[in-house]
Amino acid sequence: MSTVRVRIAPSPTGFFHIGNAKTALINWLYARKMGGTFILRLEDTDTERSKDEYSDVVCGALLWLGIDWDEGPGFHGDPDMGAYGPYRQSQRTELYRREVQRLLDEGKAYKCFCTKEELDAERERATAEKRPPRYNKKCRDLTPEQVAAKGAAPFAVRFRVPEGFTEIHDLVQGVVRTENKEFDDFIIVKPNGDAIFHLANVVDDGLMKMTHVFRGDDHMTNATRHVMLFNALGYDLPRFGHLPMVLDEAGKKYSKRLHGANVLDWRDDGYLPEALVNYLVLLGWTPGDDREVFRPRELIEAFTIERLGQSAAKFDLKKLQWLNGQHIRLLSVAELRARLLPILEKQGFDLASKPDAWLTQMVGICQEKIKTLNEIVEYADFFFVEPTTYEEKAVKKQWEGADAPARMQAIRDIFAQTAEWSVETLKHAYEDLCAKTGDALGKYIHPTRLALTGKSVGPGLFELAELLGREACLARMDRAIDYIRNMKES
RNA sequence: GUCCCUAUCGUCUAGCCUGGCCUAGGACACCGCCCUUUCACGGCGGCGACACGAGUUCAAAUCUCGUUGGGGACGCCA
Repeated sequence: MSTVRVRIAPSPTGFFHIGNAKTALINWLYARKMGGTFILRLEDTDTERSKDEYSDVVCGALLWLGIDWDEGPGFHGDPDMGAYGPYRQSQRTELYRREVQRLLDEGKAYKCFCTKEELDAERERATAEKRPPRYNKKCRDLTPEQVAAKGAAPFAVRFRVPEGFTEIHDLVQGVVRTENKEFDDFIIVKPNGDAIFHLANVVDDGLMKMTHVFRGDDHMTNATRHVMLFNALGYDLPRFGHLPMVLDEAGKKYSKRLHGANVLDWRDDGYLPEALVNYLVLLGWTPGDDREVFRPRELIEAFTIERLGQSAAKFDLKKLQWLNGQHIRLLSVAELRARLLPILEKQGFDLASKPDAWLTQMVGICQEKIKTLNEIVEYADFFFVEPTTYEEKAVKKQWEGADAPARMQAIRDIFAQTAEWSVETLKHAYEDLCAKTGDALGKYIHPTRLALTGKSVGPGLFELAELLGREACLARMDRAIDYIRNMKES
């Protein structure tokens, strides 16, 4: 096992954002590629967000994507996994308190007695005057006597930003140098004693011995604050890598309210996790050759941080759909079957009465055609429900001609008379018929498809007919012939 | 307002570090043709981009500077 230690630190809000998934993926890929350790940490400092069912959603999303972790919090009473716990920030408050006291003792942080109202007013004034909103450092240099005089007044703790500049050698963005004076003395502990994100994040990453931190580049400026904190606390600095964000199709920040922002939306829409994973990784990483379709295992094999891109990418549904189709075709029939059957079941179709081999065969003849799992419903419903309506346009084309009844009757005769009910014999019978009449095969195939499925598109006709069985086909032909007769009369 | 990041076909990108091989390659989408019982798959072809302006150089998509566009940060949120 290498020394690489990386993590994903979601805040359990009952929602797992697509951008978070990309971040998780990159970290996970790197850990797996390097034989390192991938850690799950729950950033639930905000007690509002620490509900159990919320973290279940986050973990569920991760697990659905196939992202597993080596260290992390225990669930449902299980103990934590790993030696650097606890892995929930809500259980690490004592650690934060201890580390902040150190900063206070060393003069690297100080107590601030300004009230929220004062600060808000100051910030508003600054914005109105088009000045950068900065803390006025009112409490920065209070003497011990002045502090003592405050008595039991509530205070926040601020980090004393040092002089000079901070340089980050970002694995993705390159060297980023910032003057420390661009930052004000930011708060690290609220008056109620809770640690602020920056503090908790750094203490956790430091104490958990993270070697690399890959995260969204919306944290780029935070990174400077974090580096200053790392140094103040005396922790080893991890390498940072700030990944470009995922934008929506319009090029805006992918809003939480948009369908698809939640990773599990894609599961519900019939996408394969391995396809989503493949797509997300391609949004900001390329293998360097022309390959685009990767199984998770192949992704791990090919992944390198050197080939990470640095500009934001728009989400493209069409490409995801294409990739999903590719992954559906990559599946074995048995695997696809396992994913499709629950969907058909949920639809209320009667699968129990179908033989095992039949179900497998049905899945097999649909595999080349569908782009999402959910499409199977629309694509194969006729196997379970006899069509009672017919596609209007197809009716016009296939059944309105004067010779339609005769052709339908000829087809019915084949169905009734053919010795063996199989793809081959059916096909030969159609071919023989066409040889006799001089018609093209389509003249008979399309009207048949319409009668059997109600649609103009679907799996290969003979394959579908074989699965439907002679009896059902005959019944559907009769119903169609009736339908055509009524059509002519009215 | 201040600071940071970013910029190649409609979209994702290769090429940029180590200028010439780039009349800029691939994929999705779109269009056409082929295969074919439909759709899909597959094959072939087409459309289509170096944001702009200076500079460096014999030579710039590639290096430098500026402009513009896009994104982000500036919380007692994470």
